[in-house]
Amino acid sequence: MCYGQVTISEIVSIDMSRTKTTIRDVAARAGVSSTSVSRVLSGRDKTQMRPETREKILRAIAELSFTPERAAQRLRAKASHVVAVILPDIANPFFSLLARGVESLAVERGYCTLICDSENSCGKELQNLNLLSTEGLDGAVLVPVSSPDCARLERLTQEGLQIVIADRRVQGYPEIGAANAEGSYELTSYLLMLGYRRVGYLAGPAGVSTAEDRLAGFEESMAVHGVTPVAIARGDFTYESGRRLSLKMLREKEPDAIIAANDLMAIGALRAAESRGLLAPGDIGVAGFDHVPWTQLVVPELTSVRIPSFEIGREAMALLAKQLGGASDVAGKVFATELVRGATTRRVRGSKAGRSATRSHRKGAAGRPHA
Amino acid sequence: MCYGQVTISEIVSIDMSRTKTTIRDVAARAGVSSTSVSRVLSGRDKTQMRPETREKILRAIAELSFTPERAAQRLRAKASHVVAVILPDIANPFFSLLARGVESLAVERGYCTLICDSENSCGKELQNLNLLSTEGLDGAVLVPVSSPDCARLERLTQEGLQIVIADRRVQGYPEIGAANAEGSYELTSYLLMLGYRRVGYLAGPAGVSTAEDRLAGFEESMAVHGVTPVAIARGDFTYESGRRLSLKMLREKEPDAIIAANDLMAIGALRAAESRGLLAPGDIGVAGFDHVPWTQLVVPELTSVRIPSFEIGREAMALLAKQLGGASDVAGKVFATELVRGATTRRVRGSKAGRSATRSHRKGAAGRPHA
DNA sequence: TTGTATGCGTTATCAC
DNA sequence: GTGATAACGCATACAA
Repeated sequence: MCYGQVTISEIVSIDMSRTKTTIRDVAARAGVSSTSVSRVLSGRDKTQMRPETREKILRAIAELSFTPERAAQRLRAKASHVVAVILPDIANPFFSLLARGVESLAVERGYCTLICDSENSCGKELQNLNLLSTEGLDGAVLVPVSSPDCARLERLTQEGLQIVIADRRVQGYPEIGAANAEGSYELTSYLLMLGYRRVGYLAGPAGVSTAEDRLAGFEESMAVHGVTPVAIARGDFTYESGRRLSLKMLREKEPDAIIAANDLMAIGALRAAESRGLLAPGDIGVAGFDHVPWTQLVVPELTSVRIPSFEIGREAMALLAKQLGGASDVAGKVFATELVRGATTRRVRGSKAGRSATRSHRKGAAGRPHA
Repeated sequence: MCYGQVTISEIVSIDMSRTKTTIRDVAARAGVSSTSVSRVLSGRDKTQMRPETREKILRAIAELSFTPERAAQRLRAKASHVVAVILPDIANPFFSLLARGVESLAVERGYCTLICDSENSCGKELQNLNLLSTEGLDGAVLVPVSSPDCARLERLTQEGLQIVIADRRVQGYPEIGAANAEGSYELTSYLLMLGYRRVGYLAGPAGVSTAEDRLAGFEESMAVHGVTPVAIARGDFTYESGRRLSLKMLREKEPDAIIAANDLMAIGALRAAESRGLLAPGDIGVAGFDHVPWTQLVVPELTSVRIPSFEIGREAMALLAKQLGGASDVAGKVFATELVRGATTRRVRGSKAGRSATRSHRKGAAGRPHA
């Protein structure tokens, strides 16, 4: 209203007095209405605009270095264009990479991503989930700590929030993850092929789909090859649990190989074996799962199954964007894993394939800067 | 306006029809005005309210499971209560821990934190910085990739954004970091005390304060002890640069110890030495900087200087909160470092102190779950 | 092609 | 103690 009588000098003084420059200031300066400014900003020119008008407006925007107020846009649009990626443990490179995958696509699709760290705690995860609602986000890529609170998830989706589960499977949601069972089957078969026979297994926590799938893959391969596991122990994906369980297993069952459900436990097994004077790959074979970059700084290089975490994150975001766009043909995707033949298992007889494969991986991954 | 005549059944139907439940719906249901509801929500009862009124309102809120609209609150308040923490590399546990420190205090102070990953790219860092402005955040804890764009920083603060620099020093900003020079001095002196004399140094990138400070501490200790470095090389904090530079150094200068400006380069040095048949700590001493958890999975355990990244993050957030609260007595803080005596340097003669110290650290840190 | 008017949901200011 | 009202800054239906 009163803007009609505002002179340029007055606008400047307003600007000086710490008041946010609004779309109307721009309009006044360009000598047009705020509607036209809004049209220029929103970009999509359904309605054509005279080039010179647009020029004037753009100039005014630049001169006032105007930035639209997100809060106001969101209030009108009833959408924030912000999505969260909720991770069990942000300090774990496996998940950081997954987050990067999410972000990489989010940027392309015009979304801003909010990375949330559950610090391996279901309570913190719930807090993060609640954030979705209280902060007015549009949706989330969720990598659950273990089995998530399905009732809560249900309520959130009823509020209109879109949620995609990644890496770990949850009943009733499309699967974006890796072929864990198959990868585990392949890994186990590889060790059996190398001649290991007294194989022990360090499983992950019950109820976590990745842990269960890997265990299933292991058991199936063993069964198919007619070999019986000397022991199966349940760990919790930590280095310490891997070490402790391995010590016990080595003492009681004398395995000639230990396969762990992730790299951290595998390294625990490696150290446990060393402490008993057993060296890989001669005295004992050791293998893990994940193949995150830092694994490769450990010697000897671990035989492991690579999970494409970046790709999983990216695909999860693709699905989320699709859902936010109103699509209902939500299809999950399962990525293939890749067996990385390291030095903690015997070499294939008369072949150097394993070694060189590991080498080629090493370069790209270990070059990550630090501190 | 029309709310005065809305009946309960109508409200229910409104709720059904996907319209967001507002503060007015709550007011109507409780038979009060929206002002009163707002008062209850904002908590701070400057003006006393009759307990029974408050009860009615709380009941209505619960019954409608009402959640205030953040966008509207922000639009009114002209503040988002969201801060960013911008990191050079989210996949680096050193920084993830720093982020956790920020978050831990942010929660206490009622802020929501947005973790941004610069992926070691100044361009991405700039994008993240711009996010502050476009997304309407209140401020940020910034850990710059290298020397940040000071002009841009200046402009942001003039927009009213509060920015605190952490870990790395930037001219004109309060310092929240560690005593890098002192830690480096102590580390170097320790190696000299152990008898190493032909010491080489792997420095970090020029222009990064942590790199410069550590180099300065090294040089001062050497000078004080009257020892001349056999070589000083500039790396870029990556494993690969550490390995490459070490190979060259080992070939040309035959050092009996290599000190690196971070752990990743130190591990590179360790592997380079091994590839030439030199084992630590007997043939060569190796030491690094940071002491992040995964370092301890590497054998032999690295002698290193621990930087309290969590505490740095937390303190940075404390400062940011203070600034956002309108305080001007902004004082930085420099944290002490801690020398961790690992197995890549000789033991102190006739003492087990070093060994046990490392042990005690190992437990807590290596227990981080995975995958 | 451009402008007018209205409301998104909340809270601060006043009046009662 | 409590309530009516006016912004906050933007985008849209509708009018011109």
